[in-house]
Amino acid sequence: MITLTEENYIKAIYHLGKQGVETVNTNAIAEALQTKASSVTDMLKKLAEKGYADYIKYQGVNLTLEGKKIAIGIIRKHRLWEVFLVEKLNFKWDEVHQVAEDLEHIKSEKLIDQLDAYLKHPTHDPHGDPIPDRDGNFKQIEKILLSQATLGKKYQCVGVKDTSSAFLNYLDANTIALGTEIVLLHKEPFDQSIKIKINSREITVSQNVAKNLFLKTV
Amino acid sequence: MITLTEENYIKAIYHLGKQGVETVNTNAIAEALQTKASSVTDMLKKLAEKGYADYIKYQGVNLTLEGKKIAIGIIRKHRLWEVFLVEKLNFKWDEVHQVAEDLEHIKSEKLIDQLDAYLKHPTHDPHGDPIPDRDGNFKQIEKILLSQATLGKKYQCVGVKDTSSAFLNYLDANTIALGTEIVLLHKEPFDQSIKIKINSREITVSQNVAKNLFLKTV
DNA sequence: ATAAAAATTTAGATTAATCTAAATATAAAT
DNA sequence: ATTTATATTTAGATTAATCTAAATTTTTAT
Ligand SMILES: [Mn+2]
Ligand SMILES: [Mn+2]
Ligand SMILES: [Mn+2]
Ligand SMILES: [Mn+2]
Repeated sequence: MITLTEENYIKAIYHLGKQGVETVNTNAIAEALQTKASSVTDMLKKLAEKGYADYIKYQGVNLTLEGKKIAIGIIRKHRLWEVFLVEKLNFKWDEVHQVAEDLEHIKSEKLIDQLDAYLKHPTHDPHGDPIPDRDGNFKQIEKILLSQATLGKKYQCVGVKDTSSAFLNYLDANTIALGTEIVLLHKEPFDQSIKIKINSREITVSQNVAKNLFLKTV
Repeated sequence: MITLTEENYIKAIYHLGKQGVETVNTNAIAEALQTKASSVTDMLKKLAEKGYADYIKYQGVNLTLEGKKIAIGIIRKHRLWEVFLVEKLNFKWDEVHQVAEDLEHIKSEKLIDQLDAYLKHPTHDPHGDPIPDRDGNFKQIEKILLSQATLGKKYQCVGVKDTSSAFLNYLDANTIALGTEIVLLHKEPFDQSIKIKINSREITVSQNVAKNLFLKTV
């Protein structure tokens, strides 16, 4: 039996070690979960004992294969619920995270498989993140940050890095949504701000925005 | 802040004291929640301290107005989720209880209100139990048990008392569903078994069945 | 190479929920 | 009115998750 708290730690470790390859350190987990480093240490011992993680004192932690499978299962549930909330229950894309954080822990194979089918097997969540299938497989779309895009090229918006309400509301206000086409017009060397054309309208966005918007070439 | 465990106790107390009028005793709660009487005593003290229940040592417990409001809120969520599972996710009526038991604890006003709207404000769950509205109001339909029905009269099946898979599967096998019309043909004095006509078919059901099927006159 | 700083772990407590076994109170039976 | 049985509570432990403060290890800077 795995507890809700263990699940949250496993998911955090997975996210911090991109795709579960890098070693994750204690403070990063504490920061991510808004808890104290000493609590993290305790939990890492437990996760190691239960076979979900490889942990070496003072050296950091890695998920085992089993740990990764669990993480991906939780992420699958989280993102499917997010799709449900937006598509069926009229949530905005900045309102779903909190609720999905709880719904992701509901344990029922049938529930999640039926939900997946009901939503027509979506491949991405409302923020453009990929949804693993039943077997844990998912393909990360080839995407780059707006800040790394090349001048003159045409792109399509496919995801966000920052999922805070502040950022998502900014995008809403500027009619930037997933699927929106963007042409990179100018990069200002002084402050790295970027002028783009969206929906036949020209706007300038800050470096901060450019570093949190994912694009794909089109 | 109210914990998941406290919510389960409050709901159990509510259900045991029909509509929250009768005094509920420790052992009944322990039985309902599959726990030990000593654990219940501890929790009753806490619920009383938090203002959710009135509790007198050795005398039993009652929910306060606030406690009842909480109980009804949880029941509303439980039953709405049950409707969702059956109507949208193809669950059978004997499969929903376990999952709803967890979903009922998800805390989000918007979630439950939107779910309610999405389901078109259902008034009854898949077992015929009434769903409280936002304000906690619900009208108990006038219903009697098949065992108390009168000979020759025509009824409609409107609910079940026992919600076990065994019983629900029995009803499925005999094509008895909510809405099904039933005519009472004969009551056998020997074993209280009852002969009924359903869907132009005559069958005999045991007293046990008759005591768990709710009907309304039609 | 040493000292200072930062990261991490340990020690010792706390809170929530649970349990077993013993004590006490209430209810039922003689 | 006692005794017996049943119900309930208390006492004392346990497990999960967390915290603060102190100790230790690792990293960085001089
Ligand atoms: Mn979570
Ligand atoms: Mn998301
Ligand atoms: Mn529950
Ligand atoms: Mn029900």
